[in-house]
Amino acid sequence: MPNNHFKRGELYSVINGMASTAVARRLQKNFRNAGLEITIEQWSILYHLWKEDCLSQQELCNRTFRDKPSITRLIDNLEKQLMVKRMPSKTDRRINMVCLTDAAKQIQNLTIDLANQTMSEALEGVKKEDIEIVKIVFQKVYDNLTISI
Amino acid sequence: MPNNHFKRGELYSVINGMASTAVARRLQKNFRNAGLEITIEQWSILYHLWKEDCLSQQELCNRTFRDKPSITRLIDNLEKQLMVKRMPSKTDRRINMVCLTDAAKQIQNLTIDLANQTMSEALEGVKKEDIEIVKIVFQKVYDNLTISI
DNA sequence: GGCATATAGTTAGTTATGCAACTAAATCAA
DNA sequence: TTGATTTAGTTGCATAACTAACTATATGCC
Repeated sequence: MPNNHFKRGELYSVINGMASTAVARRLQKNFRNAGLEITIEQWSILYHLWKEDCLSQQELCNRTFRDKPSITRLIDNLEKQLMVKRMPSKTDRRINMVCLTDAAKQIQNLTIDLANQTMSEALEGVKKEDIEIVKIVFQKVYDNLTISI
Repeated sequence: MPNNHFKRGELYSVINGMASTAVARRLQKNFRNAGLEITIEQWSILYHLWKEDCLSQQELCNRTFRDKPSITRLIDNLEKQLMVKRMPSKTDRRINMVCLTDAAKQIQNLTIDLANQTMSEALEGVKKEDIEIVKIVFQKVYDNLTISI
């Protein structure tokens, strides 16, 4: 049985490429079974904030490949659930910095473990080299489509 | 420059695995630019009906990996746009057969050309063998996650 | 035949996405 | 300094997704 455990940095790009497919739904289900009232979309925002806290909404757009209205509303919902807080930037009053709350920090390890488990389950029997190829292909596709706007 | 033209049967599974990513958005944009008022989700239903006309909603669920309410509403919208028609099955009154209208048949070639073009653009510089690997990995992931319910 | 169960599809409620149009603040140029 | 343009974020509208609860028909067992 191959070892498909991912380092954290590697994990997100794989899930992201399969967004809204079986993997995402399974991860969502595993969150719910663990008593977590959080969607994978919300989780993907938290994931980037755990890597680097207090990002602007625009920066979250860039890192998650979403448009601005999507981020606005995801942050609205995360704020309602007290997972993040909007802090006005001191140097540029147009900018909201999105920062984690303690509640969000507390679920970090649990959710990342669940994500790792889900990925292992999903990728059972898939060779590590093949996963590398999938990631490279996705990156190439994104590059092809975003350069030529 | 590698030849990334796909046979029709191969094409869908690639797009499907990248659903709701850059490829899907680009294809959507190309539909709009060509004057087609159709979403990629609706197109994915038509795609299966072009392969085999008059499928039950349940069969469309299976083939598109969607749940039943999603299909109900996609068919609702496609029926409003006069692209498909629900025909009650003669042998089982629970079943709706979903059949193409002439309007849908008329856009088949145009939309499939646009999809082929979009895929070529997206996959420029990606090796054919690597695309095969992506497809195999996706299939394995789906199998891993759907067998163990 | 009659009741339990399974299957096909719909409806309601919540979240998410895309687009277009908007406000407010910052920047740049005359 | 003022006026045009750019940038950050929000709002409104339509489509789509998932879950849970529902209706209607079919099937299977006694």
